Amino acid sequence: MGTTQLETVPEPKYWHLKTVLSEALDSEFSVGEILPNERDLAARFGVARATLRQALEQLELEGRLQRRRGVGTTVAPPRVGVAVGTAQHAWPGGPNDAWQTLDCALEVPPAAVAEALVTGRDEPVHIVRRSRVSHGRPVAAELLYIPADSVPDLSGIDAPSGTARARAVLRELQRLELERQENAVELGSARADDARELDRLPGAPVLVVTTRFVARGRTAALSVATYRADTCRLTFGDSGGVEIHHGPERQAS
Amino acid sequence: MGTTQLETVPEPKYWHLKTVLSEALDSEFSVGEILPNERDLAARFGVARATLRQALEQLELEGRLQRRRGVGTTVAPPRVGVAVGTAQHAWPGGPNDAWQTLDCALEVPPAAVAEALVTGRDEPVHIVRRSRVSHGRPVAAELLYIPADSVPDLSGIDAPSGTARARAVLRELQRLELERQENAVELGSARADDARELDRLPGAPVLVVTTRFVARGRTAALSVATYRADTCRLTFGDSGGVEIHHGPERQAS
DNA sequence: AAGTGGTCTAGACCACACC
DNA sequence: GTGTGGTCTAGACCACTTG
Repeated sequence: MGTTQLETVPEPKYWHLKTVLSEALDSEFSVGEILPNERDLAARFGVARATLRQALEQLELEGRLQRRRGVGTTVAPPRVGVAVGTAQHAWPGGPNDAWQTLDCALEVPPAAVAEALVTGRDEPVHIVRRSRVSHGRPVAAELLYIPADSVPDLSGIDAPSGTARARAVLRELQRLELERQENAVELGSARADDARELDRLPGAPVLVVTTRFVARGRTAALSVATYRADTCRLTFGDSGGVEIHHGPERQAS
Repeated sequence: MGTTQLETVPEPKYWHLKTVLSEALDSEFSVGEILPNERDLAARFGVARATLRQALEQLELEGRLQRRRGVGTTVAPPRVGVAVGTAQHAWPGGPNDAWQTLDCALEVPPAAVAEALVTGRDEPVHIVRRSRVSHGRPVAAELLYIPADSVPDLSGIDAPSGTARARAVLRELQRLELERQENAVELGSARADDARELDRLPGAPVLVVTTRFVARGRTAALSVATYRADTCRLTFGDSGGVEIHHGPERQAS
């Protein structure tokens, strides 16, 4: 019989729930407004708390919600656009740099980094920590790996670590002529230290931007920057960025 | 009393589990090898299956594992680097384009897209579907939104839809002079249709690359491309990309 | 102390791939 | 049919923030 299959698609509950919540966010909630707690929401929709949480997790992943332990779940503001990559096309620490230099250490890098640099294993490199703030919120944490021979004239500096030394290392780096830089973005999860700096729990989804700075045909520095995936939209290329956001969210009073 | 807090950090079980599994993947498994099933693994580590799954989910998010319903969990190969953005700096559909044109329709775009284009609401635009394949695997699905007035001389074409019309639309687009393009990357979750095309379940994490093509001071086209976040590393900028991958994984025989 | 989200358990059933 | 990962439940306790 020509009865068209009545679409008996057993759509998962959490998926349907996510759709319903998403529409409710658009029409009934304002940015910053706090939602009912998970137990109440689960009861209201007639599902187990774990199922509700699966929906909330996805919405948080998409940047629609923000959850904080001990506080509650709030409607997130639209993602902020942050410029990465070829925008400046210059060494880190140069003028108009969006980053704040924290400190510096001389340590053996992870094996994967040592491989990308040409340094041998067990060979210590300068590791500069920096952080990036946008709209008053921390959005990224960076580790900059700089082989010792990229900054050969560092003898005059006595501070063994700290912000002063970090700045000195970056200053020395400027003296090299930057040939080009190579960028890559991939999805990762926040390590414990990054998570603390980004005000998130360990394992939170992050966008990892690795940048290789090439000078004199060699890798003179390697940057591994982790951006909060829930709050950031990375823009690159010619300029600006595309504004694509969701429905008519109002600002909470 | 001056006893230093003995760091009684109750690290979550799934987090510790993830670390253990990650090290095991480096040392004891080869790419493509299949892991024991979830029930066995959970029993082996003395945790509930849900807890084990939390660890597996994170490892999959990081591109270390690949899970397929009805089949099993396998060790994933390193992420493939795919070039996006300014690499070509040209209209879609041009020479050396990595994309495969699928079909075309004339429909009203989502509100968010209509806003980014300057078109009014309810005004239909050309929607070209394309897909991108790398190493024999689908890595991205794209929707290209093209306002009707970006391709004014489309009258000679009779095919109302299909691949032929899609190619015709792209061909017409080449006649405009491209001023610049703006790119952005953000995290998202796969819609049902994208998921099918990417061979993933709905909700799977994806990297959404939105590109705005500017010509004659206006947005002449808007591309929304969703890349599999588990298998892709997006490279952009000057050239190539950085190879950062994990420990000594061997190739399965 | 009370309330929130985060973790964890021990089950059950479902959808899918493969034999 | 058998075995896999995916979904769902109804609890419990923990870590954290706030009053």
